Amino acid sequence: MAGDDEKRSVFGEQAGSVELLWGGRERPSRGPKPGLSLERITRTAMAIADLGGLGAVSMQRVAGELDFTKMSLYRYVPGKTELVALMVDTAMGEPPAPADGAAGNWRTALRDWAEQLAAAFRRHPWLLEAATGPRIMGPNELGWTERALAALADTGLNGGEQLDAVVVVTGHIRAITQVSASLGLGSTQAKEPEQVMSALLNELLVGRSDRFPALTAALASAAETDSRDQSLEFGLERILDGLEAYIARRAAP
Amino acid sequence: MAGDDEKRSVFGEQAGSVELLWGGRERPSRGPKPGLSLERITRTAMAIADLGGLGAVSMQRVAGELDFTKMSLYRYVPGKTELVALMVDTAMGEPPAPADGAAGNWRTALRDWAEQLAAAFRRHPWLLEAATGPRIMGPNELGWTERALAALADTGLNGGEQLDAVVVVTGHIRAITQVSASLGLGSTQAKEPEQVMSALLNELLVGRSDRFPALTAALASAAETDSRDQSLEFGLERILDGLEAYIARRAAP
DNA sequence: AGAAACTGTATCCGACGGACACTGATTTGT
DNA sequence: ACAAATCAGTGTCCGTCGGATACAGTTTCT
Repeated sequence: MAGDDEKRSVFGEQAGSVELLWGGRERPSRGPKPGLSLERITRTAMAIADLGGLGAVSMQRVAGELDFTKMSLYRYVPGKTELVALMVDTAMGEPPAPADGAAGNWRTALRDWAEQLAAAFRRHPWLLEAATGPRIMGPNELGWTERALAALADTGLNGGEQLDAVVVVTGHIRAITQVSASLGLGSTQAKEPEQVMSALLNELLVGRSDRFPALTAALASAAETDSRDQSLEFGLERILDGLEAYIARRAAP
Repeated sequence: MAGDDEKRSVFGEQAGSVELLWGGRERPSRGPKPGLSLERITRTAMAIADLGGLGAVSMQRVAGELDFTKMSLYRYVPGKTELVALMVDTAMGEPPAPADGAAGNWRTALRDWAEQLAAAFRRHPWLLEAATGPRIMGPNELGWTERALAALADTGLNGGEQLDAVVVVTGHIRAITQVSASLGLGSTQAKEPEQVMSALLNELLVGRSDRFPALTAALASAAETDSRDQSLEFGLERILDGLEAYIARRAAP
């Protein structure tokens, strides 16, 4: 079939991911029935990643959890990268339904979307690591950006600006959740990540406050103020403010 | 010395990084003279990463490039993670001097800072991968955030807000450069990364435009408009707009 | 009754980060 | 002057990783 050749030429090495994520490979009629399934493998790998991070996911480990040999997995998945791609798209899940009250209001729709995205990242912290860089997106992931773009469709932004706006928002969500996330893998999980972070920073700054005066002052001021946890909200609102101003400036004559 | 114990207790496993990045380990008096230096090792590793990405950096490779054995590197560096930390701080380099015309103008100072940061990421694309997540920051990296905070010191933002603002900006720079960067490692480097990206996306969307109408429309609109490359600027200006509005709102009675 | 197609396994490979024991060079204290 | 202490670099070994390949057993089609 010509389509396969075309796919292979356009997608290059990532044709496997495309087929796995998008193409519904039909069960062959001959041969023994498979004892595993893509779904089971993916779920198992996700469970491992949820507990021990992406680094804990190895073919051996996944197969062992399923009481199979490592190599049996390669009957279902071309390689580990493709498995991770599957994990990512599954972990993202169906894009969230647009909130009821958000109809016609791009700002609350986008804010809602961003918070749902942050929630997904918090559910599966390894997503930050796994869904990084440009890769082949699965249906779910593409559905997420579809939702965000749909919220911006009637704002007067052109296509490129809409895409840029989504990039800004996701970039912020990623940056924020990254700080809070991977610290959870540290030894004791007892303290809040923010506290650990500032504790380490403060320790570094001891005796060096003259070299980093602004940092020292900012940390001291932040320590006085009430508990910081509004980083996500603060940045998000600033971005939305900036978008709103731009949109308004455009709409006006 | 009590300080060492304290360091070890606070920094945990990352004490090695701290000592390497911050503490100036004095040369021991006894024993043969070292044939290598931290600096030479780091530079070599960086050169390898610049050419082949972070994945190409292995102890074997670095040592081979220096005509030494793999294990000899462990006389200078506790482990690979610490070496990468050194690479990161060296690659970041001295924080850029504040631009001349930017004195007293936080907006242009911060914009300038952000573009310098993007330039650093473009110089060493592996920084995106290596300087990810919360880790021990070196003097240079800390100097960068010091500069950014210094630009925001007189804005009326409190310490937490200043930190949040820096996080938003860096998050955006990272998000933008990430898209443009790791595609360069792809096969032919001939096309622009943006073009490759949209080509793949368009291929995926063929026959599925009904499922992703907003995306299809946005991509079509973006293709009409002039070449996209303003993603960095667009998002950055939106963020700065949002910050400016917030600052103004605060300053007003 | 084959032959073809398929699943799962066993074995092997190269590369990785790192532990450990060792040789040889250099400095210090006696 | 000499021995003990200290340190640089090497060689060897281990466990783990992703993956290629060859093969045995199973199911279906002709």
